[in-house]
Amino acid sequence: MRDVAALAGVSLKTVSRVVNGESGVSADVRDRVAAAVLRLDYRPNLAASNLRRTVARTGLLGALVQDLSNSYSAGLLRALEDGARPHRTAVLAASLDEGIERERELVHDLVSRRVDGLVIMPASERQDYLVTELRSGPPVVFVDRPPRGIVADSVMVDHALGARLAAAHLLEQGHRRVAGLFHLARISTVQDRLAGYRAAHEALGLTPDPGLVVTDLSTADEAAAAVLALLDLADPPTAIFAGRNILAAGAVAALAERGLRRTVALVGFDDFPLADLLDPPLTVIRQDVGRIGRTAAEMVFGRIGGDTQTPRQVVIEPTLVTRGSGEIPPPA
Amino acid sequence: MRDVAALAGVSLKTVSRVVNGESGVSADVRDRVAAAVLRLDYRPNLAASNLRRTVARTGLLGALVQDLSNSYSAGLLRALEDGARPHRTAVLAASLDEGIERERELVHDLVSRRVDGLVIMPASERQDYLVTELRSGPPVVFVDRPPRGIVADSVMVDHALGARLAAAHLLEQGHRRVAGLFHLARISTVQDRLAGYRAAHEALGLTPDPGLVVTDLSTADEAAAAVLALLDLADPPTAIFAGRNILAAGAVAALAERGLRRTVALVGFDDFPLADLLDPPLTVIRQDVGRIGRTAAEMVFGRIGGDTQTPRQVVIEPTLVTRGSGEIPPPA
DNA sequence: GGGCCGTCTGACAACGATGTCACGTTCACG
DNA sequence: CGTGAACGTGACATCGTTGTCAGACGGCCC
Repeated sequence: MRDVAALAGVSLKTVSRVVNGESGVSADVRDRVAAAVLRLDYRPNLAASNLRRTVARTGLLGALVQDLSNSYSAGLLRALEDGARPHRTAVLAASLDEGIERERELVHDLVSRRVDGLVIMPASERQDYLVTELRSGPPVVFVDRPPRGIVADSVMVDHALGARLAAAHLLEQGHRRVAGLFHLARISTVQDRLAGYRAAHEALGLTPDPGLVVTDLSTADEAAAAVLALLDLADPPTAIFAGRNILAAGAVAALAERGLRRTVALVGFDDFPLADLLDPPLTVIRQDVGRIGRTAAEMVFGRIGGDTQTPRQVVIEPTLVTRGSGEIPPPA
Repeated sequence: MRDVAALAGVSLKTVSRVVNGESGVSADVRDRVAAAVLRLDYRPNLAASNLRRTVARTGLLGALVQDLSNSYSAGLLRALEDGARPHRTAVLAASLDEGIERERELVHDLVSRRVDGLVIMPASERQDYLVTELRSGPPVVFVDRPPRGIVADSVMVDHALGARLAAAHLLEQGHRRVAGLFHLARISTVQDRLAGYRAAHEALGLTPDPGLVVTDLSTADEAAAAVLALLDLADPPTAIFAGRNILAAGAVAALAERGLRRTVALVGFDDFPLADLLDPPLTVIRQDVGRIGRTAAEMVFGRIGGDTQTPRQVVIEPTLVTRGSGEIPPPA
């Protein structure tokens, strides 16, 4: 900047004025400065600029998601990016991999970097630690999972409703042995999905067989192994509810191995690319990830803009997308 | 920081020393400062710190990919994140959507933010503009597509080889009418894939029918429409090579619509989740995206660390993954 | 007891930019 | 022709931190 000022024969402040398009600079001077900027490839240092500015915005949005390579997280991130762009804000993204300590470290790091806002899909069960972290820190919006131990904005689908829709759909067709595959039981949304699965049974005066419920499944392989074990039962399930996208993938693989893809009904939670091209096409509970991301972005930028309403919990209704795999009837 | 210093009864510099774990601070003072830091929830301002430091690192890696929600980009991003973490570096990610102007803007923005390094999957055909941008800017590594008009490191698969493997695989089984679906013809890697597709034909003394080659397909829907049109030809293709992951998805959908999934052979470029669960499972050319990302991260951090070797072009060999869809024989 | 050294600490400038304010011109007006 | 407002510009302090250097202090040696 000093060099630009020297080359243009003006003061630092005037260079600043031109670079920031402030008024009150004569056309002549503006041109001279612009020429010098081009000639020297001058790029303002955003960090220094933000340091000095009164309304200090780093133009950074922190996004902590479960796993960047997972289609759900990736879709969410993309929606956040689109929501951030109009605000001239870039997205700092990181994966938590369900790591609680990692969540803490990453939040700390992002706060130190003075992000303007934070969108987080928490791995931890409680986020009390955020209270101090955020006392004078950036606004936070929770997605996919609700905040615990702290009051904050959140956007998520009704997990219990989604699971209930899925299980009810299978039960309505006459299935009475509906297996349930779930992710880590310690996660609140997993508990919600489990509750929804049970509620669907109870609404019909039924009780799910505990032997058909498997929790703490993290990978497709684990889900496949669980399904194979279930199929080996004396009284195997005639339908399966997979409480997470990759668990549905594992279930499909297991059913394929036994040649039962057209025999055992399957409904998954979370849509994913190509689900409609499977054979039979996969019936799923869809969460509108784009809408979730856009809503989260709106909320966080609202807070950044000074919105001080009491925190809102936005709940988005999931929908059942019937494609075939969930409409296989039980054996006569 | 001033408050911490006051509370601990020491100078600013001493707080700095304690926070940065510098030696030469008595245990007593260190404890007092640490207590004050905790009490006041003090967080060092990374931007200010980097501004002053001699070896200024922002701890930011810029990653410009085609589309964050695409499984290929997402997988790459994840690998970059993993490669960046040991260097205490966070990833600033953005989507280009094949937008040339957008690429320019985003690069400019990232340079202004003083990222330590840049990994870019370029949308533009030539990157001359980067020469000035990077004269005293961060090191850049290109992924997936080669740099043009600028000398820089790059990591990518051999696109021509991949396409050749795919087309040769189909031709070897006796197919003589192998359609080719391709993305934007202006993109160099698309040209490479086209060349590979042609080379496979020429190796057998054949010439691909221009009527079976469709370029400038961007979406699954466009690919599906193209395939339907091809199937309506008087002499339709007996096999299809889809030069990009979502084009394969479109092709599958079109074949499904005509009930030809087990009749027309199909090989895709780029693997994706669930490709093995399709019926028939999809035969693809796989690029090891994790390896590409890790290699790119290694290269960019090498440069950041002061490596000044002449730029390297790392080429990773794609592999043919046979699963079924590509092994359908031509009609007798 | 004087000199020297090592240890610990603080004062000050600097990183690259912007907010504040005051100064010098120009020009319309009475 | 004097006055004052409007305009254009620059000097200086400042943002939150770290590099440099100097000084205070205690202990050791001769």
